[in-house]
Amino acid sequence: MGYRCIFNKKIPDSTVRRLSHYLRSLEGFEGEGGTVSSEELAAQGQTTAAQVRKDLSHFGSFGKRGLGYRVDELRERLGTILGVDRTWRVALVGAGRIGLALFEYPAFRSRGYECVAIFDSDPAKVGSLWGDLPIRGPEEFESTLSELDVELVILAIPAAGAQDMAARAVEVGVKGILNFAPIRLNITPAVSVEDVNLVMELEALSFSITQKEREG
Amino acid sequence: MGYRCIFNKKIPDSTVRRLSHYLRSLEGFEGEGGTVSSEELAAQGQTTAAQVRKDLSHFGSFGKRGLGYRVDELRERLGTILGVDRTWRVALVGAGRIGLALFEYPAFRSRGYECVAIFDSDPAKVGSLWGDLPIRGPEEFESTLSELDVELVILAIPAAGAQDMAARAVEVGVKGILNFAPIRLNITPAVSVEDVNLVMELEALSFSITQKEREG
DNA sequence: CTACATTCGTGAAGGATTTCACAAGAGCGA
DNA sequence: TCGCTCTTGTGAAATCCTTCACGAATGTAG
Repeated sequence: MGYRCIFNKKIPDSTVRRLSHYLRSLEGFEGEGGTVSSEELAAQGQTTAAQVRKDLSHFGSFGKRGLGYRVDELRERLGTILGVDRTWRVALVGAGRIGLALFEYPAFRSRGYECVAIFDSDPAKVGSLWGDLPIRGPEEFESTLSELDVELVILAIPAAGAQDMAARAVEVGVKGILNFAPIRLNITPAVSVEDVNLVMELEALSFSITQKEREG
Repeated sequence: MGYRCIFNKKIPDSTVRRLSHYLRSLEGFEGEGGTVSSEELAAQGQTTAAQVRKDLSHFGSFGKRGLGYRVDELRERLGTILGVDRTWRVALVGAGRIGLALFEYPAFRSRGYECVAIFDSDPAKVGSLWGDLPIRGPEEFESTLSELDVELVILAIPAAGAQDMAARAVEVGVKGILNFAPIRLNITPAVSVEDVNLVMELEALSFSITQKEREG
């Protein structure tokens, strides 16, 4: 019995973002036997102690009253919750600047996201190597994804081709898509999508500045 | 009399993201004299017509009942609201892969974000040119930002140096920071910050997939 | 000019998330 | 063992965001 695994209610998106942040914060703490309180955790990522406790409580109760949370236990639990206690087989679509930046991003591999295939539609790039991975042409897309058991696709291509590649990825049974193209992908909700939209971030920033100026 | 300019209530963050998306969608529509309804706009970015109208209504009412919104007028209004009806002088901090990807991102310049300075702490890079911009060392940071009237800083450096550079940027009077480093910057709320955290996006993705699998 | 078909703008209702407040568990020292 | 301090876990309240529903404008056809 012990605690109930409550893995089937809706978790707010904002909670998930914070969990990821808690996990990152924990890396800066002593591991062996150390503990951390919700207060300390909150101080790291501008939130409140109550919020931290509420976030964690969605997944059972793994703190000790009067003491706090055991750092290494919490780390492990968060890893399991977020699904980073395993490796994910990833295909990178688009061997441009953004693709390269991601490919070489150290945190990427160290978190268990393993790039196993790269695609680009430019014939001049196809065949060349990044590390020991060949860049493949779009015609190999479906067969490669199936053979290599790819679960995640990163779309780092312009808007024009993104919807098409997303649809093809879904067709082959990919489970999630990280989308850098500035469009909303229209695919079945059974497949998870996260959007990273740089223009949107910049516009949110300039809005926020402009807003402050207008308020006086 | 006329509409009230309501520029001093709190606008939900989610609304701002959607406005940015509406602006992008509008680029695909006929400009001259054409109109677009909240229904059509909603169809572009998976939201509802009521949501579109509510979002826009925060800033006054610039639609015509029975008709919809004039495409070019709406485009202009959204541009003004989001603060992209002007150019922003930007400094890029970090001349690594991510910095390069941003520097060469076409949408960047075309939206009025003009990169006027680049910094890197690696002496081997300092002095070389990207386009016609020299890469500068950190010791020139404050003086350059002041001289070139930089308003926005993009932090594309590892977590270790980010807090320090952010503080220095704030000190010189920068208005906003786009932060790619995976930490929460601790600076005065008078300066706007937007975070782009790739690990967080990936973890949100793997959480979402794992969650779906657990539900059965 | 009138009836009709649209579509906006907006209070009010409904849902979701965050904050509050406090009972209850855990360690510790006397 | 008892009392004290600390900190979690959690209903309830408060706040924030989305959806609903409908009155009021606007254009069109007859």
